[in-house]
Amino acid sequence: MAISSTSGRRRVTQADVARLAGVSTAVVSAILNPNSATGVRVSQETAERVRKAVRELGYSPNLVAQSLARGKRNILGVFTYEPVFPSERGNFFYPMLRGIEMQVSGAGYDLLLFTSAQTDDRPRQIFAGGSNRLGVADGAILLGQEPDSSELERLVDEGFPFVTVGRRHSGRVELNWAAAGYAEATAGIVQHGHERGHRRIAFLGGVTIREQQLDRETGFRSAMQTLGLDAGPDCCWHIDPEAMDADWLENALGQGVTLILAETLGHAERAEDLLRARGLSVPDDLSIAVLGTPLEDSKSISRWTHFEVPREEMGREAVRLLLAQLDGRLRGPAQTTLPCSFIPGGTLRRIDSAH
Amino acid sequence: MAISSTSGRRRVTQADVARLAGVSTAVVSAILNPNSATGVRVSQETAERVRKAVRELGYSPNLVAQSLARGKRNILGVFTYEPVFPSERGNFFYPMLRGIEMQVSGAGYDLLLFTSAQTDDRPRQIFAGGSNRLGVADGAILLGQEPDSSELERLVDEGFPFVTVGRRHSGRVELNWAAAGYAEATAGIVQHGHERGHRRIAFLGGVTIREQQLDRETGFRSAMQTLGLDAGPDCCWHIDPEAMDADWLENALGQGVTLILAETLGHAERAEDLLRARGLSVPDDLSIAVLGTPLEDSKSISRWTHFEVPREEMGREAVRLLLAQLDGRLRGPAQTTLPCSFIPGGTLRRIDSAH
DNA sequence: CTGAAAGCGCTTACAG
DNA sequence: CTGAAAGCGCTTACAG
Repeated sequence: MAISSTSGRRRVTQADVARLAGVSTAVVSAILNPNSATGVRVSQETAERVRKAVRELGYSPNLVAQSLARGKRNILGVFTYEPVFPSERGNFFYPMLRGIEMQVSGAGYDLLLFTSAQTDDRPRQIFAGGSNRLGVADGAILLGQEPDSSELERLVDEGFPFVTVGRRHSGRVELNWAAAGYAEATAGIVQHGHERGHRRIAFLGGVTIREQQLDRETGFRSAMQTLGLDAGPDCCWHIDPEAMDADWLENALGQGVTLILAETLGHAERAEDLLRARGLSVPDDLSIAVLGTPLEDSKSISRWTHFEVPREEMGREAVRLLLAQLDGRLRGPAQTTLPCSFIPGGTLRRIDSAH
Repeated sequence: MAISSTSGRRRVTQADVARLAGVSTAVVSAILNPNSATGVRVSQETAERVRKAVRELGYSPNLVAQSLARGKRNILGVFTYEPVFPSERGNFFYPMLRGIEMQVSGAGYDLLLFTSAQTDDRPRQIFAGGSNRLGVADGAILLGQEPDSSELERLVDEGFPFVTVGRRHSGRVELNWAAAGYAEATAGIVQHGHERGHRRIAFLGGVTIREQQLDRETGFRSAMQTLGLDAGPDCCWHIDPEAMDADWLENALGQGVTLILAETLGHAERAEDLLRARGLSVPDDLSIAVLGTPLEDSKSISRWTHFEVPREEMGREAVRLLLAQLDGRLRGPAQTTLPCSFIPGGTLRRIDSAH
């Protein structure tokens, strides 16, 4: 026996309304869903009698039953591997969530946040306990970095419609995403530096390399090549900020590098600290640009030459793509790259291109 | 005919698994829900055969169908009358949402944000279009101010379980809430002022009076009475900051008021501006305390004597109350008042109590 | 230990 | 214009 969620009194059902109005449930259904393309046509009188019964009984349809019957839920899932609302301050997902809400509201969908997938402090799993919890939703938006792409592949195998915010790659299946144009934006900064006289430009990134990081480096290399600049094997460092030391700086300066493109603000700040320790400064002795915007600390980035990631717009676009897929308007892989906006800042200066 | 959400291939159902494994759906169900108190017991072999079929077909249960059959959805609704994620900066609901997520995660519930209720720019409605959209959830948390209490009353009439964050009152029905102890906190500040020599203490609030505002004033009046202070008809202003002018200040100072309890930071700052215009200052010429924390601007409040509203804890407690109701652990009205914490600040100074 | 069947509350062809 | 019935995909007493 099913337990009514309304502990106590049994909920009023369509059948109750039908009985009171002296009609069949089909008629009640047709009156309550006037735009459904059912053949049913009802007289004014009957309609009014039904509506009266609805009012008297305080009936409101069971949406779960509607979902099951219609095969449509009007729910969009939002899945994050970490908590959606992390700390008091650092508000990782906020811009994306804001974009998602803006775009989804008015489209007649509710947003389901998968908080139940949380097991202790470990990252959440989509397929925890064997069943795909996302299945309550018609489709889902995925935020944040996943541990590996196997869950995404399994989702695709199941035919479950979803879009990630940020580019994701799988060797086996096609994924849908709304991503930032890291490659283009990075290439743009290379170009910008070149116009200001820089010839020895280096890329400084972390050890962990995902799609995002790869895009930056790809953009860097292709721009260097286009400009006919030397992008030899030594022009790209893969090192985390903590590991950067005086030797690293020595090496960089020794190579004659004049402009560093730092993957994160952490890299840039660390480089500046090391320069200061040698009595040097940014941008007088070395220009530095940051390839993005930190998620948390939006204050300290402002003085740096960098580009802004359109996080809100990525959220909106992800919803657009997902809805288009659910509508059937879009069949194949849906992939959008959104432009980042360049922020001049003051850490990249013009130099004499004594080449 | 129902349209499969997976446009294209039909989704694998329990029946497919049963067929492949050569058992009935009841057996599949029992194996997949081992802790359900069904009489069904299955042999190791059969169980393995079923699990193999599940794997082969890539089956995952349809949660909507489970919900309908069980009468339980494992979804908690979160309803706000305004957008959940308002502006880039001002993050109204963030602390509460954070509390809600913290408490709900691990309890095995997902969080449903009712974004579909949005109609243009008007405030959202629970009963938009006749049906109670909240019904997809087992119960709901309501955030923010509602236009009127009629929707809440109708929800209660329907027997739908919900808890508001913030005290709500209806003359007709009992409501459940997790609220801040505005009355107690306000009384505490009166007491604090009294200990520092203040005798003429005034209350300065807005024109709109809801439960929250009422609680502050109640706390003020009762504390004044307890201390034997004069809380006559003139001790409470109901005026919005914009309407406060030089005449208002004249009147206040003329009454010999030494301490003002301002409902909002807006009131306090306006009062200070008016004082400055007369060459006076806070707290030298007048002490002012603020009865709460602004939702947005958490920076500028810090210098003021005020109390902090435990928004995160209110979110957590609302979830606790709701879950307790859903469990049946709690039957009657669930109402919790949470203490606010006093922040001394520097705008309330000790004076000679030349009474 | 297993199966057939009813039921959760709707929607929707299909007959009258 | 209206009604009886099947079906959405599960769960769960109830018989064997």
